[in-house]
Amino acid sequence: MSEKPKFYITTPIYYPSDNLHIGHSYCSTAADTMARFKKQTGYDVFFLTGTDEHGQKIERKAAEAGVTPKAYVDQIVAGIKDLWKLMDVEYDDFIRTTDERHVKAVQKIFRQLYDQGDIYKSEYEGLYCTPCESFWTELQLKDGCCPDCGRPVEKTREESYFFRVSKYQDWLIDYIKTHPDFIQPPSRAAEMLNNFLLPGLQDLCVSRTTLKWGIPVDFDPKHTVYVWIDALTNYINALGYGSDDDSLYRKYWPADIHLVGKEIVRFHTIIWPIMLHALGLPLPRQVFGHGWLVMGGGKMSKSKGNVVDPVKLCNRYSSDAVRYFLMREMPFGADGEFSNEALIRRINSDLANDLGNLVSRSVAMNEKYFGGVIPVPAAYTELDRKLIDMAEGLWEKVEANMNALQFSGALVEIWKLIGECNKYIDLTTPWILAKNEADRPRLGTVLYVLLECTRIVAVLIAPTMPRTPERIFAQIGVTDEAQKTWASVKTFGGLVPGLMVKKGEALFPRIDVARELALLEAEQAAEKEELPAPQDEEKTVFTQKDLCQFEDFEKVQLVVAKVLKCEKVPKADKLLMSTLKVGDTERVVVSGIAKYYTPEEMVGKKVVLLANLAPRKIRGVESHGMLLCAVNADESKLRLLTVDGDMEDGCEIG
RNA sequence: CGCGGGAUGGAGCAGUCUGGCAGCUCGUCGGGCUCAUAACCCGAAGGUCGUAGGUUCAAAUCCUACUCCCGCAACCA
Repeated sequence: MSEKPKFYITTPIYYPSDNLHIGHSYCSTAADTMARFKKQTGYDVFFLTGTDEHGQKIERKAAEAGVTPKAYVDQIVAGIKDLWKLMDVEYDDFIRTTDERHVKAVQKIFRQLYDQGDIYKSEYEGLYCTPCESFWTELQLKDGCCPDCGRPVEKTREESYFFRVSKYQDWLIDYIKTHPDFIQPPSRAAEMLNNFLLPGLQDLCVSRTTLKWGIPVDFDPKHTVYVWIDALTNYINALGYGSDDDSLYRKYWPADIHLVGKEIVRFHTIIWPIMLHALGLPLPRQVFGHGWLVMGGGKMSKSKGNVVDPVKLCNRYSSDAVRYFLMREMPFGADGEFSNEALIRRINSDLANDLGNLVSRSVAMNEKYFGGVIPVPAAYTELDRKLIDMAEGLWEKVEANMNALQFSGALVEIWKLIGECNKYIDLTTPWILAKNEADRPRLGTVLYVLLECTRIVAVLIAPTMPRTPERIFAQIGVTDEAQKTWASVKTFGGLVPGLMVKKGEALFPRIDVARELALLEAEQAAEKEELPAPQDEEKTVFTQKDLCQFEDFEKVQLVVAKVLKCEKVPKADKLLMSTLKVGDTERVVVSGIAKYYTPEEMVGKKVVLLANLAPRKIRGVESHGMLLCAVNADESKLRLLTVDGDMEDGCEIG
């Protein structure tokens, strides 16, 4: 028995700070479809997914919910596993970065890199952004501020571990240039080279002392391993790399495909390869950056209220329908739009009208004219031959598309055959043949050709739609497992005459578009209304900062100021530039409040100004002070402070 | 001039690398059929291919400039 070739595919490990949305389903469905296809075509497949559970955001979410981080993620992860079950995402392993096996492996890798000098400890005179708990280098700063949140950074002396990525950058540039398939689609490779590699890499900070929810550096426990080494190494740790039993690692590594969203291509094509190279390990063959599902022109996000819940869709339309839509609607790699209309349209026209109806009418005719017994085909005509050739050649086209991860392309090819079958029925007019006893052999041939084409279609759609094939087989009388295999679609004629067809339920019932859309919209509107309500009830978490002495507070000078003029700062979305009157002086202050106030409504307001704040240039405009505002946690609400009653501008506050 | 993507019949897209009759799906209209899930099949209408120049026998495609849209980044002292 010859050894099967292996195939190792991964999804990213998702961040379980919230329930997953349809975008995650998209990526996992693609990975699962690919995994199933490879299994079908004779590969020994390992399919890994999981969750990236550490970090500050989860720590905070858990605190808000009043539970430990672990308890918080446990419950989200349970939901994720349910979702994959619902969507038939059949992974071989699910790794959590809180797994003992992962924690140990990360510590071991960290230590190895340290021992061989690729990680070094530095007395880091760092620029630290307190809210983000992040260090930045001089080069990373934007206008002297934190590139993540834009707030000011402080010079802090902090001990940190660094990964010497700079040492490997030339090697990586060369690798990417000599391995054109490594980064897919190719445009992303150019992006990585131009934006990050060619300008030069900075050594990467790989530990934090401020981060508590994470994996401790075992030889220096006040340090916690930061996301890079923690998250990326899951792909080898899940296989038991460095553990007592690394047989899976030896069997499956390197990965054949890391499927990732385009936003994390960078980590997977720069940091990860360098890490592997430093460890002396081979690189994954390919990192594929897929596009995003966008909704109504905008990226999906909670605050926009346009998050699509895959659970609801699957329960309503079946997971196969949702999977079909996701794989069919847009070319893999490009962004695509999600809408209820588009989903329903696909279900109706492709699944109900074309495929479902084809099965339905073929089986119905066989029952009607042959009592359900699959007829023996007579000689094929030229018309038959054309269709048969198409059916026999289909697997090659599907295979080519699938191997290029062109899921939509593969489905398009399959649906061409379905279309031809429907046309074939019209051309052969079985209902007329049925009226004439002499045409009986011809009628039998026509029906056999149809049923056999349907069988081939059922086999080929299996990776994308795992449940539908069995439902088709049950109707067209396929009982033998051998007729459900990949090998069986390469030759026409696998279907066994003499067996019985059996009409069943409609595979995909037609959906009343207008009614369904109205329902969905009503439901979504209801949800939107529900959303703000619990938010009001939600307790605002208040964490008191360290005590501040009165003398410190005395340094701060607050005054009443009147807004004389206000305009938008050019080329900045969030900034308003206000001219303030403070007693007999005037000054300009820039504030990030354009989302909440228009320039017109600002004019005339009496506001509270932090007057003696050191001036700072923002977006080219010098700002002298800061307007005080109240703001809620998710920044959905922001209001300026004003004085209760009429006070002259210039009045001191204290 | 921060990076990138895009502008093609009513809608969504392919075609652009490599110039050669402008194509697909949905929708609309007309016809056919009655096996089928009011499904299926055929036909038609509908496009100055974002704008303005240029190259060429020939431009959606190549070159130049511009306009608009969308992400990302930036901007919240």
